Formats: sequence, C-alpha cells, structure tokens
Amino acid sequence: MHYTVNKLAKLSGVSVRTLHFYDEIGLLKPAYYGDNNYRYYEEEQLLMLQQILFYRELGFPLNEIQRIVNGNDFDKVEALNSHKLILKNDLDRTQALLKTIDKTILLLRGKTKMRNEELFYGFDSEKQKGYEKYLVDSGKVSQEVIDQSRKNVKHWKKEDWDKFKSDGDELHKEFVTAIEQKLSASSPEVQKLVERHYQAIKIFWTPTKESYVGLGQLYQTPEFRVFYDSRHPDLLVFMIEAMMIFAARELS
Amino acid sequence: MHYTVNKLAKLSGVSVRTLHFYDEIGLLKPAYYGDNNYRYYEEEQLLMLQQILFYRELGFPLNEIQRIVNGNDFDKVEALNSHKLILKNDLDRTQALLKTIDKTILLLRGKTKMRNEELFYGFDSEKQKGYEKYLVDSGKVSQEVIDQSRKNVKHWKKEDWDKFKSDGDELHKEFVTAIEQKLSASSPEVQKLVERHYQAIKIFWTPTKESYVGLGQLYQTPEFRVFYDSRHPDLLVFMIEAMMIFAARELS
DNA sequence: ATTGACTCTAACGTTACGTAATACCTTAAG
DNA sequence: CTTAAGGTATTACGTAACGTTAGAGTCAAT
Repeated sequence: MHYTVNKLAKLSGVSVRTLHFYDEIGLLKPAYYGDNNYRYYEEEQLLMLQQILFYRELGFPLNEIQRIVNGNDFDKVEALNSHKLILKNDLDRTQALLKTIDKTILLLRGKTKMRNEELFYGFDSEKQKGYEKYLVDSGKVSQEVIDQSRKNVKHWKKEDWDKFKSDGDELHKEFVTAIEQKLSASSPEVQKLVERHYQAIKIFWTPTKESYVGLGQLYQTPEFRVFYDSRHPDLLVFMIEAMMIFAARELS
Repeated sequence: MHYTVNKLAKLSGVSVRTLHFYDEIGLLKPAYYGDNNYRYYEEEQLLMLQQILFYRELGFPLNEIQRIVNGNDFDKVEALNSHKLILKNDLDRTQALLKTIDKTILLLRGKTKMRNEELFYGFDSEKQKGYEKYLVDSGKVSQEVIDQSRKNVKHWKKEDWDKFKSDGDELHKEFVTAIEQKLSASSPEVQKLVERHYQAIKIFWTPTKESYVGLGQLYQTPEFRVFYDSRHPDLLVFMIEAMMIFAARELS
C-alpha cells in the first residue's frame, strides 16, 4: 500500500505543502520517488508522521522533533519532562497576564465612573459595592482580583484613607520639588521617592517589573493627566522615567 | 530633554534595533531627526513607548497595538476583553497539553516496568501502588492524572479486568479479520471497530482528537510493536490509519 | 588628530509553513 | 483518442518581530 501526497495529507490532516516541506528539511522523506518524481509514502512513513504530529501538537519545534523521533524512549521522556517546565512557565505567565488585564480594565473603566481620588486612594464604600457587583456580574474582571485588593484594605478606617491620601499628596509634592531642583530621575533622592511610591502601591497588589511600569500606562489616560499636569507639567514624565529606572534596577 | 536611541533603549529595556524597527513600521517615530539623521525622542515618545510595551507584554501583535494606542479608552477596554478570551484559550490548551504529557510519560516509562497486558488492560494492584508512589514522589506526573484514571476503575473486580482484557483481544481479532477480508480502514465495518476501541479507551480518560490519534504514537514503541505484530504484521498500521480517519470524522 | 563609543542604512536569517505561478502527469469521460 | 479535471512538481515570495552582522559616517574626549 502506498500513499501519494494528497492521500497522506487527507489521512493525517496536514497540507500537501507541509509534506513537501518536511521532505525538504529531511524530517519526513517519502519511501521512494516515482519516475515522474512523485512522492510515494509507505506505512513506515505514516507511522513516523504520526509521531511527528504528536510532538508538534505539544509545541515542540521541528528540529527538536527530528531529534526526538530518532532517539530512544529515554530521550523522549527527557524531552517531555523538560517541555513540561516550559509549558508550566507559559501557564504561570498567562495567568499573570490575565490578572493584569483584569486590573487594567478595572482601572480603565473605573476612572470614567469615579473621581480620581476615589480610584487612586480608595473607594466610597457604598458606591464601591455596587460598582464591583456590576463588574463581576458583567464578567469584566474576576472576583479574585477584586477580593485581593479589597482584602488588603478591608480593615481601613477613614483615618487610614486620609493618611494614605495625604501621603500621596506629600509624595507628589516631593517629586515636584525634585524636578524644580533639577534632580535626575536616576538620582538616589528621586529613587527613594519611587521606592515609597512602590511601597504604597504594594498595599493593594504586589507589582511585578512589568506591571509596575505598566502603571505608567494608566497614568497617561486623560483623567489622570489632568491630575498630574496640574501639579507640574513635567511630573508625569518625570515619574514614569524614574519608575522605569527603579523597575530596571530593583525588580528582577 | 531629548533621548538618543541608546538612551531610550536603556531606559525602556528594548534594543536599539527595536526602536529602528518601530520607526520603520511607523509605530513609534522619533520627535525629530537631526542633521546627522540621528533619531531624537522626547517625553511624548517615552510615554508612547511605555504604552506600546504594556500591550506588547500582554501579547498583542504590533499592528493591533498601533490601533489600540491611537484609539480611545473604550477601544482599549474592548481590545483587552477580547484578548482575555484568547489568553483563556491558551490557558486551557496548555493545561490539556500538560495532562497529555503526563499521560504519555506515565505510559512511556510504565511500559519498561510492566508487562504489556498490565499496562494495557489494567494493573496488578500491589505493584501499581508502589509504582504510582514513585511517579508522584519523583514529580514525573501530577497526582491528578493518576487519580483520574484510577478513579474510573477503582471499583473494578477481577472479572471486570478479565472482561476488559478479553474484549480487547476480541477487538484485535476482528481488526485482523477485517485486514484479511481486505476491508478499507475507512469502511463502515472497520470504523465501527474503531468506535468500540474509542469507547474502551474512554473508560480511562476522554481523548481529544489529538490525544486519541496520539495513542498511535505509544503503540509504535518496541514493546507494543511486538504485541501488535504478533497478531498480524499489518495490524498496527491498519489500526492507526483507521483511528486517524475516525478522529478526522467523528471528533471535531 | 586619534580613539572609542555611538549612529546610520542595508540586507540577510529566523519558524513553519501559506499562497500563487507555471508546467508536467494521470485518469476517467466522451 | 482527445479532452478536461484534478493531482503533482518546482520555484519563490510573504509572514512577525526583530537579531545579527557589515560597512560607513558621527560625536566626545583626550
């Protein structure tokens, strides 16, 4: 029994081009070529293709597949085990990205409905509950993200919110002072300010390198720009530059 | 304050080449070019790059990023929401792949320690426990996979195993008969046999299109080949071809 | 003026094929 | 036997997002 490219392609679900390509790179050669230069495959090649597609499905690159299918069982188990680590990393990363998206949506949508201070420094508890309910019901963000950030401030009293708010104001003023003193964003003084900003953010959620710098993305939206620009025209850019430097240095 | 490519690159963590490239595709143009044709960036571009990197980190392709950053907040929320679906699919897929790998390792390693019949039709319960413990302790497979497959046969008595075994023998014999009658792998008769095989496998775990066809990958290992080839030299290839056809037709 | 660090453009390499374009071959029908 | 449909071949460009030379001009400091 022999298969032409089309037969084998339809049987296995790959395209004719793919078989041509696999022949070209030596991954799967036909059993023989006819006088017409046609490719003819036999059962042996069907079995080989079967294995190739299995590993391809798992996300192995073709050059590794070539090594694997020519190796013994031990090699295969080794490859599968190390591939597991890669996939687990993918998994973690994707989960982190989903959380970041949830947080960003929360903030992007939130700022159109709340005053900046509420968004930035905390929430009016009545409005907040209705708002969170809407977000969860509509599937915009996972309950987990809200729970996490709320858990951290659950016990806060009005004084805590006021302190947090005045601390923030104070921090921004010191940034402005630094700008006026023409300090560099990378200077130790400014970096200490960033450190304080980072710690303040941490109360709500622990930022990673990317998500911390990603905060700058939020600060650029119109409503926030108004807030920052009113303090000093260069405040936003200065803070973002300083945050970038901080992230590059401090956060792995 | 202006930044040269190098300055901006070091600040933001991207390469100079990337800035060149973003200029080339129009994603991020410098504020102006010097007489020397050098690229000079200003704060505005720093902010823009900041946004670009945020969305890049989330896995958006550059052409979409271009649309997004030039759009309004509503567009951004839309994009983030639809991107969530993609990421969730990735998540599910990756989790499925990890399970497939676990199962494959379980089988690839198992077959060197167990007789074919035990692996294929069930396990000697004493040897099995020690073996599973080893697998879990060494981190080779997740407890979940073992639990799942074991849960399904937990209540089985010796008669059940014997029946499963004799059913399998019977099935193989009918495949051999089909070969001798020169039936096609795609014929209704043979496809009914595959259906029975599929249902039998399902007792342990529900296969997807890929994982079912992936079974063929296992059957090709030496120990299994002996088993199949002893029944009929063409049995293995015939079954795999029939399984492929079945998967393409029946499993979305 | 020299040197080292930086910048530019141009162009090929990467992965795993998809998509023509052009030409030859095979098979079944008329 | 011719013809038309459909299968097959080779060649080669396109894709995404840059990395990596390579050659040549530029800037800053000694």
